[in-house]
Amino acid sequence: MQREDLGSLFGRITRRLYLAEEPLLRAHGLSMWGYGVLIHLAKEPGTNQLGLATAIGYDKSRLIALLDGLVEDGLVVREQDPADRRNRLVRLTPAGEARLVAVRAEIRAMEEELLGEFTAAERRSLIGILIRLAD
Amino acid sequence: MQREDLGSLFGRITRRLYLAEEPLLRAHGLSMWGYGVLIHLAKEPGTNQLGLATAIGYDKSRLIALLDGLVEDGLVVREQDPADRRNRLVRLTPAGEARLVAVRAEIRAMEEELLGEFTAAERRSLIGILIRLAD
DNA sequence: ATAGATCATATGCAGCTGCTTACGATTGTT
DNA sequence: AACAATCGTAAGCAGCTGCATATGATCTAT
Repeated sequence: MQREDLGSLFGRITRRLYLAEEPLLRAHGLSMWGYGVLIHLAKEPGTNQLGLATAIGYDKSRLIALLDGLVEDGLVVREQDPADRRNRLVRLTPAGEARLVAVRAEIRAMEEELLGEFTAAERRSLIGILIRLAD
Repeated sequence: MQREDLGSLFGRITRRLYLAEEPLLRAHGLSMWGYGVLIHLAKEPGTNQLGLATAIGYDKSRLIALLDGLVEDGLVVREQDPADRRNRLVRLTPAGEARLVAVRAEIRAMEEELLGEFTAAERRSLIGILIRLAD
């Protein structure tokens, strides 16, 4: 009874982060899911669509329309997989990379402000624990 | 670029906690929102419904049906506010308190298991930072 | 060569969400 | 006494979600 549940704490913080991030993304014409796609493609270029959907935790049916929008905006392209023509490999365009860099910089700045009151040691401790918990 | 976004880390951990909590709650006939109501009423007995809705971040229109279910299960009661008869003050019944204690114990056990790999100092640091971030 | 599995795609359904409007009962203000 | 504001309640709407099903193209296994 001495402290709040972890689920409640994490939920509140996640919601707070979402509310801070969403306007930044929207200003760059990105949804949260679209941003997740760009991030994943930066790490793993040329993922097929099913792998992309499971990697970001999105429904594979819904992913098609999401990718259609990103393609229309010129941020990603679908390529035939020469090794297996059933696959469509998704890649960032130069415009997609640029968009990701720009948006991520703003999000990092927002996060830094949020973490402003903590010492460097506290931040390192927090990040390390979060990464271990997220697996 | 060296680490993941905070939003992504917190989002993944929140989702993981939700997936672990939801079956425990369901086994006790509670939804996540219902659990939130019980928690808040334990801290602040006799909240009116509008205050309850804003406190747990739920829509005031939807709260009615949620409370109907909790009343039907005998976990909470609605009382007329003698000072202002427009208000309905919501309180836990003894059964509601017992349900909360039982469920919370299981959730705490699950959280302890999740934190099992961390030292006591790491846990203290984490909880302290989370509480400050959640405000 | 045939059968079964896999991928991208399209579509529909049910459930939850926030948001809005409306209404009766009650309170506070003028 | 009359009017405006607040609370609980009800209902509807649009958007998003996961889930399920179906289909055509392609690959793999037998």
